[in-house]
Amino acid sequence: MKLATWNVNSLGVRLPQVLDWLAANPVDVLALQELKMTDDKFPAHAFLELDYHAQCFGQKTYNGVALLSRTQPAAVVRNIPGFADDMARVIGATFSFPDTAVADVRIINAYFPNGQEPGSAKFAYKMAWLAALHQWVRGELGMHSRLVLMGDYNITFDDLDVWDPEGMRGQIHCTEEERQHLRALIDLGLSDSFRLFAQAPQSDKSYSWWDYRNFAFKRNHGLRIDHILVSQALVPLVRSCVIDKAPRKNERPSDHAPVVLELYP
DNA sequence: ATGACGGAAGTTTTCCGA
Repeated sequence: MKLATWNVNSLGVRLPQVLDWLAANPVDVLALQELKMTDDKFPAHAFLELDYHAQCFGQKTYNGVALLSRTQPAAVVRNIPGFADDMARVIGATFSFPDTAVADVRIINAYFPNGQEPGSAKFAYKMAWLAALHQWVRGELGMHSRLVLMGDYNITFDDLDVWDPEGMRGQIHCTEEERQHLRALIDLGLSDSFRLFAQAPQSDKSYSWWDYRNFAFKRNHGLRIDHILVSQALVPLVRSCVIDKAPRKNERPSDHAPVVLELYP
């Protein structure tokens, strides 16, 4: 059983790549971020042709998230309940996987705010959003022992997730305040599935995002900011978590790569 | 100090992302 997350940086532009990737990687659930389109433009028919149901939460120009899945989900929620937000950043739902022993998994797909710069109004919004997410996920975990929180977090855990830790120290995605919020999510009883596996010492550092500029992908100048966190009940089921760099090598790629979680059935 | 690159809106330039 496989779940994946991918910030596509405009589904309008990236739809052919998403369809190609899904055909080659028929995951059970795919969480998309940065659709940059309203719901009336969402290409549900194209996904239906590949036998995927779609739940979307779109917005003009910015943000927008969706959940594609083999099975029809229940209890779909859009954005963080009780947190007033103009932006479409969160979609969650409950899934069962009839071909496996895994049932009633609560899956939350989130596009965390960027935050722009410490001290800015956008950074303050990011902090408030993170606090609201934490409170909500705490409650969700109380109701759903099997929970996955995945998406574009726009936060690195530590130096291992950063190509230039010294140069980026204290910068956006790398501040102590952001990382405290990320660790607070971990402290609710979630694990970073990618870090359940030791990275080979001789291998390059692993990232999920590379700037379009300065040949950053070719030079592996990136950040690991797309994460799949799983609740403790799911940890024993985690078989692998890998970042698929192949789509980043396409013509006109997204700046993010998909992250894929495999669970034992 | 700024821009690089890419997307969107919408019109020749701006905002935003990370």
